[in-house]
Amino acid sequence: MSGNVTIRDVARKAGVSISTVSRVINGTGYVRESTRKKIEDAIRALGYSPNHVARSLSKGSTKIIGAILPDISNPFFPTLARGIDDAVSSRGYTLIICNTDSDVRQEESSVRVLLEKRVDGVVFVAGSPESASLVRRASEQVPVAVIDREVEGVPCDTVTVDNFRGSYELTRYLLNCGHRKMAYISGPLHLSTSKKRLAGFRACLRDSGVNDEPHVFHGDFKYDTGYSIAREIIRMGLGITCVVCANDLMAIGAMRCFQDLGIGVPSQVAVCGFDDITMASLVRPSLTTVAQPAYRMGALAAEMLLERIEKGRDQSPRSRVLEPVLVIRDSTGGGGVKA
Amino acid sequence: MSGNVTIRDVARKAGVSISTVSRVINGTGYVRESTRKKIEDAIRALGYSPNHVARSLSKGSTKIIGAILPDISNPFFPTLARGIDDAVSSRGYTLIICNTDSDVRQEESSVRVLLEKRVDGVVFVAGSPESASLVRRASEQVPVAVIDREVEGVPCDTVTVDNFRGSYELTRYLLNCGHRKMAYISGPLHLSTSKKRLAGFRACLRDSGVNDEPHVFHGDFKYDTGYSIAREIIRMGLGITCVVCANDLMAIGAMRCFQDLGIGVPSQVAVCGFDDITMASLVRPSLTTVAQPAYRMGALAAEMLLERIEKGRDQSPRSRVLEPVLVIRDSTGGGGVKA
DNA sequence: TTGAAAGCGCTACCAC
DNA sequence: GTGGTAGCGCTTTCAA
Repeated sequence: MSGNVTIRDVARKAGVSISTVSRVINGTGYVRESTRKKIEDAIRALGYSPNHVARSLSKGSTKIIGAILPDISNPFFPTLARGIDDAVSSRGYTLIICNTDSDVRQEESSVRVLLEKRVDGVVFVAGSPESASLVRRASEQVPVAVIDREVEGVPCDTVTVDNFRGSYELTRYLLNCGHRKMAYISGPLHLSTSKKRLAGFRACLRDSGVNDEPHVFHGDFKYDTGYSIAREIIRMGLGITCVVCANDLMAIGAMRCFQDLGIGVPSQVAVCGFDDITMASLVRPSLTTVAQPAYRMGALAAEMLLERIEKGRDQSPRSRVLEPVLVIRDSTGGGGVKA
Repeated sequence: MSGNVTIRDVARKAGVSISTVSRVINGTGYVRESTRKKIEDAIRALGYSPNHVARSLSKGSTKIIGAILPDISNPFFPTLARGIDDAVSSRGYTLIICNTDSDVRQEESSVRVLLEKRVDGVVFVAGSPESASLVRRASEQVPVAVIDREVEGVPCDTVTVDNFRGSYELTRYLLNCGHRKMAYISGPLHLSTSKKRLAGFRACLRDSGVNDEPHVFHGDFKYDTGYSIAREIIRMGLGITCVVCANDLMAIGAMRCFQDLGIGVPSQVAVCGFDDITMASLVRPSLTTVAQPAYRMGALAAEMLLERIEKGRDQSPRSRVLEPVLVIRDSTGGGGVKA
């Protein structure tokens, strides 16, 4: 029945005042050794568990961090989430994760709930075009760190990966392999990540003096979409030798489609992705991709957030850009030179 | 600055009492329409956000559910977690997820933190041999629902899958395919799931009058372990025609090993798993496995938990056993008859 | 080194 | 219909 045991019961049992019990629980202030012992015994005897709700109310801090992200069951996010969780846990905070399915209404309600719960800070992975206003709303109340997808016009700590460069280098590698007729399957273009990856791809073609105009298809990061766009690409008979996808899931979908159609990967069409989710190395052929340090992104963002929470909110926002890494595997032929 | 706006400020601004404001916020009791309007205007004007910490303290309920599970970044759990989250969210609750890496010490600290945070209930996926005492400790304070892995001696709601039967039917299918020399790679045997899967496998062999003693290897559900045990199996030269793994991750590891050694799957060795994680259908050859309804397990457990929270804790614990589904794919030859 | 008491913001009971 | 007020369990001055 330790559930309803309060600090008051402990005080009574130990024959001291509430204040003194509070002191030993929090290790704050001086307490005579013998008193401390008595209190600790009482705590054990009663099975006392401090009520953090009461503590939060009185201290004005919950030691809870909220994370708003598209979908924990989507391969890229669990690793990111684990990075966040490990970072906050090790500093004595607890994490609440909200799934939004990249839908504004769910983002809206997540922000509202987290704010009502008085979380000490929020980590935000924007999913919808209207996310910016929600990030702003949240950041008016508590420190906010934005991960992965940049949000314009709202000053807060940001951790991203250099999507432009990752895409650029991947493309250079593909050109070195001799590909000229390429198709690109993009993500939702309202996301900064999608835009930058596409921009990096285009820039590299341009810089390399490739005149063949790439065929750009509009996707949504989903496996099924990769599959169906790949079929569309074949149907159009464009003579494509390489399909560049804005993420791994679509790439794997595309690869699967080609295989189902009896088209060899990479012998007839090369395919590559972006993210380097676990699956990328496990599918056959293994997927050439651009690796994002998901765990580190989460951990880093959480650390920046906690620092801001504990050291004050006034410093100007910092922005960290991590470097992605080109991972060459079998889906692009295995040959070629890493430029 | 809505952060520090309290119900008191709203009351003052609207020219009414705190009680009345509380009534309109909670939609409880009678309030004159014009009064309600005044209050709602004041709330909007001040950007008031109700403080759930204070509400929790006063109501004795936080509307927070805790989930304790091994590792959110491991393929099986995100789906399960999403099931839990959707179920609790739709009922107005918020979810806190704690990762334990199947380590007792982390389970212990998770239980302590959740109890201190005064969550209204806990969903527990046991990971270590000592989990039972923690489940008990938690269940002394709040309702607990156990998922996936049974915990003995602690009466609480439980959602599992019929692991014995899933394994049994898988094995029957393999026997029908003609396999006689089989190896089994188990999970940690302190987990009920591992035990039952192995038991189902053995029982089927026995019931079918197969005399060839299967070779049982002790694994830990990890990809790398599947890989190295597979290598060991080959090294031993046992003439195995089929490797049955206690989960998909080990199966994919084993498959990968065989492929690296130039051993054809399924032409020379068949491989199968358990779980049906997303990857299972995406690897080549696609993996024959036993599908667990992870999302439903999570959602169902959460619903049972919420019902117990809201309808009282005295009813005797219920136990739901979901049926797994045999999914025949290419890694076992594609042929054969689903018995 | 210890105790008393005023909050923290809200709910809910009791009056009016 | 509406207001007053006693808690909820803890932290944190301020005194002693």
